[in-house]
Amino acid sequence: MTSSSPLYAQVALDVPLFTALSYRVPEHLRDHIAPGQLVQVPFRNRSKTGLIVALSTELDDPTLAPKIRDLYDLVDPEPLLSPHDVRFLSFVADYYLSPIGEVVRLAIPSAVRVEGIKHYRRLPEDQRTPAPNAPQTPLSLELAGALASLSDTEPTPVAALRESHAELTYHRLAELELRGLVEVTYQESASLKPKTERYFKLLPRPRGTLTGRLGANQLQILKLLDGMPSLSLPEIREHIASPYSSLKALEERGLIESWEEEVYRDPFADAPVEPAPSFELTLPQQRAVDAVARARQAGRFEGFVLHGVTGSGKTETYVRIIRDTLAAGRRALVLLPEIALTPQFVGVFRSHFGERIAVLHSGLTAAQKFDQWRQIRRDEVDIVIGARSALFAPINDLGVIVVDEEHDPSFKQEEGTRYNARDMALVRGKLARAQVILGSATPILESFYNARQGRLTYLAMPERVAARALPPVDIVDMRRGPHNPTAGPSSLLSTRLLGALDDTLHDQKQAILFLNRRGFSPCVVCEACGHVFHCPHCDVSLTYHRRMEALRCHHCDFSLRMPESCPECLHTGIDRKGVGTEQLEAHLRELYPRARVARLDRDTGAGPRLQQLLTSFRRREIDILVGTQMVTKGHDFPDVTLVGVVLADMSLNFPDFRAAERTFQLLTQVAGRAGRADSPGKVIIQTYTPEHYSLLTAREHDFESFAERELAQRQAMGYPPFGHLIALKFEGANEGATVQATRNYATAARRLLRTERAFGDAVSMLGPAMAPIARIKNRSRWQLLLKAADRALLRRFTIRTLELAGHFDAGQPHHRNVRIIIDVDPLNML
DNA sequence: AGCACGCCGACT
DNA sequence: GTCGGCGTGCTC
Repeated sequence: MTSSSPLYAQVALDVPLFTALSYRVPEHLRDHIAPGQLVQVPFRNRSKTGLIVALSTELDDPTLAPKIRDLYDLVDPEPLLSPHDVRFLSFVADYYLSPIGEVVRLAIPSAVRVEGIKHYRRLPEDQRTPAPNAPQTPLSLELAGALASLSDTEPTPVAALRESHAELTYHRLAELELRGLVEVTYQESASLKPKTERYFKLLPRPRGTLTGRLGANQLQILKLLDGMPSLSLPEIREHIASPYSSLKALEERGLIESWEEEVYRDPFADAPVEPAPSFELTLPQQRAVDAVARARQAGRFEGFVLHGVTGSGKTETYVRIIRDTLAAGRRALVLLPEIALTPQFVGVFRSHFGERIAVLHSGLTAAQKFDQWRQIRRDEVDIVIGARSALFAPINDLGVIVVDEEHDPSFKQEEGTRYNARDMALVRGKLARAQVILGSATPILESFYNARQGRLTYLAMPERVAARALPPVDIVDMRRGPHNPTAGPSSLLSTRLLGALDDTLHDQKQAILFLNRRGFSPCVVCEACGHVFHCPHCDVSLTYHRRMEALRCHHCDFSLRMPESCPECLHTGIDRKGVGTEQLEAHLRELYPRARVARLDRDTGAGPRLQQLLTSFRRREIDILVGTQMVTKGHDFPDVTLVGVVLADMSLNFPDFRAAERTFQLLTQVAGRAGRADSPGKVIIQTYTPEHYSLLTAREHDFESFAERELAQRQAMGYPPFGHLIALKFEGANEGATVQATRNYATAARRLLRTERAFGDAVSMLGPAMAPIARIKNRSRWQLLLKAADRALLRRFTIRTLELAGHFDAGQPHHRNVRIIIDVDPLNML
C-alpha cells in the first residue's frame, strides 16, 4: 500500500477560536471518518473532544503544516450530526461572525458532548484475541507497563492512562487494541447517563413443570406478567410493594427473564393533553395548506409568511401542514417564542399527533434535554417543538419548519452567538429543501417586504374563525385640558376605560390591562432637592417596589431598602413618579374592592407561578389581570371582553428605529386577546400621542397602512429591510479603555471607508456613540453601527475592519478588559 | 476559555 | 536565594 496524500480534518473545539483547527487524520482512520463525528484530539498538552466540520486534502494555510498534529481517535463510530447539520452550523458561525466552537455548543447539549469517552479494560489471558495484522514482536516495556496499570474489571479512560504514561501517545496505545489485550468501550464520563429501567417478562413454561411452593407475591407477579409483553420494575411496584426477592427467585427458577432498557425522562409529565378537536379548514386556511403542499410536492424550499389576524386559526393550519408533511415521510420543527406557551401548544399537538413529539427549551432539566436530544437524533420522534434553541435540533429528513409569532423578539439570542432563530429557520429550510412558515398577526416588516419582493410567499388569513369580529379599538387622549373632557378624576385610568371596566365586571366578563413597566413607580425623586435615585452600578433610575418596600434596579440585582429621607439633603419627602403594574394593581383593588385583581409580570409570574396564574385566569378565578408584555402573548382566554392599554406611549418613546413597529405589534397582539369566543370584545388605548400612526393604524386593524408608512420611513433612513446593520458593541469596567477600544475600531473602519471606494460609497458608520444605557452592572457601554444596503458587502467590510483592528489576533493588549460583541442584524439597540 | 510562560515583591 | 502574583500570548 502506497501512502496517499495526507487527509486533514477541521475540528471545532469548545474554545473561543473563530476557526476550526486542522488535524491530520491517521492512516487507519481514513476510511472511517466523516464530518459530524466527534473526535478526540490533542490540544496543547491535553486531549479534547471536538466536532469534525470538514475534511480536506489540503491546508488552507500551508504555513501551518509544521504545527499540525495527528488526531487521536474517533469518539464514536457513528456521526453525531448529519452533514446537513454541520453545514448549517458552519453557515451560522460564518453569518454571525462567531467562533465555530461556540455555535457547535448551541447544537449539542453539553451532556451529549462528553458522551463516549474511550475506555480500556484489560482482558484476562484466555479472552485475548489479537487482530490478524497485530505485530509479532514482543510488547514494548512502556506498553506492558500501561497494560499492567489497567484494571481487568473496571474500564479506565484512555485519557487517564495517558496522564500516567506521558510517553505513550494514543496512537501507540492503540497497539494494545490491535494485540487484543484490552476491551474497548465508549462510556459517558459525565454525571448524566441514559436512564435505564429493569424490565421483566414471562418465559414460556416447559410443560409439566411443577410450580408448587410459590409464594403469594410470586404468584401475583406471574399473574401480572401473563398476557403482557413486558413490565418495568416501577410498573410491578404499583401492584406489589416489595417484589425484589420474589422477582429474583422467579428468575432463578427460569420462569421469568429480565433485562435493562433505556427509558426517557419525560418532560410532558405535566402537559395537559386536550382532546383533538376535529375541524374543517376555512377557505384561507385551506389555501395556505395547499400553497405549502405545492412546494412540498415539488420538493423545493419555499418560505411563507402566514399573516393571520389574531384568532384566525393559525394553529389549525400548522397542524394540517404538519400532518401532510409527516404523511410524506418527513419531519417537522415548530419554534415558539416563549417556553411558557409550550405546555398548551404541546397539548394540542399531542392530541393530534400522539407520542412522537419532542420538546426542547431551556426550562428542561439537563437530563430531560439529554434524553429529548437523543430521541430526536435516533429518529424516534417526528415533531420537535421548542424555543429558539430547538432550531439546532438534529432532525433528519426535515420537511417543514414553523416559526410561530415570528415577530417576537425572543427569537433573537442576546448573548454569545447572537443568532435570530427566525432568520436562520429560513436558512436551515433552504439547506433541507423544506418549507418554512413564518406565522404572525403582525409580520415583521422584513417579512412583509420580502413577500412583496417575491422572496417569500404571502398567505393572508384576514378573518377570525367562526365569523368573530376583530374588536373595536378606542383611542383615549390622556392630555389634560379643557379640550379633553374625557380625562377623568384618575390620572391613571380615563373615565372611558373605567366605564368599560364597570360594564365588563357587571357582565361578569374578564379584562386585561396592559402596562409595560413593572414595579410601583419607575422613578423616585426627592421633592426638596430633586435628587433622583439611581442604580450605583447602572445608568438607570431605580424602581420603587412597594411589596418589598425597596428600590430596585431592573438591569442588575441591586436593591435598596426604601430610604426614609434623601441622602443628599436629608429631607423626608420623597416623591414616587410614574406608574408601574404594581401600583396599577393596587389602584384597581381600591377602585374595585369586590373584583378579583391579579398581576402578571416578571415579579409575580416567575417559574411555575406563571402557569398557575394563567390557569387561574382561564378558569375565571380572576376578573382583572394587570400585566406587562407577558399578557400580550398568544394566550387564548375566551371570556376576556375588555383589553385596556394603560399607556401606549412607553414603547413609542424608545430610542430605537423599531419603536413604532414594536408599538404596533404590541397593541395589535394585546388587542387580539379581546373577544376570542362568542362575546364581542373591546379595546381601549390610552395615550399622550393619539395622532401617532402606530396607534391610528392599530385602531383600524390596518397592518398594510402601517407597513406602508413605516417602510417609507425605513427606506428614507436606509434601515432594515432596505439596509442591513451590524453593531459592534464595547463593554468594559474601565470607561477610558472602553472608549479607546471603540475608537480603535472606528479608526480602522474609517480608514477602510477612505481607502476603498467600494466600501466608501456603500457603507456608513454611526458612532462611536455611548449606548442608550451607558452603563450596566458597572460596565461602560459604547457602540459602532455599520450600515449598508448590500449585506455581503457589509459583511466583508466588517471582517476587514475587525482584521484591521486586530480583532482576530490572539490577545489584544489595548482591549484586555473590554468585551467586544459583534451583533449581526441587531434587534436591541439599548 | 484555560493554561503556560514570564518578570517583580514577601518569605524559608 | 525561591514561591507565587496575575499580565499576556496561544492553542492545529
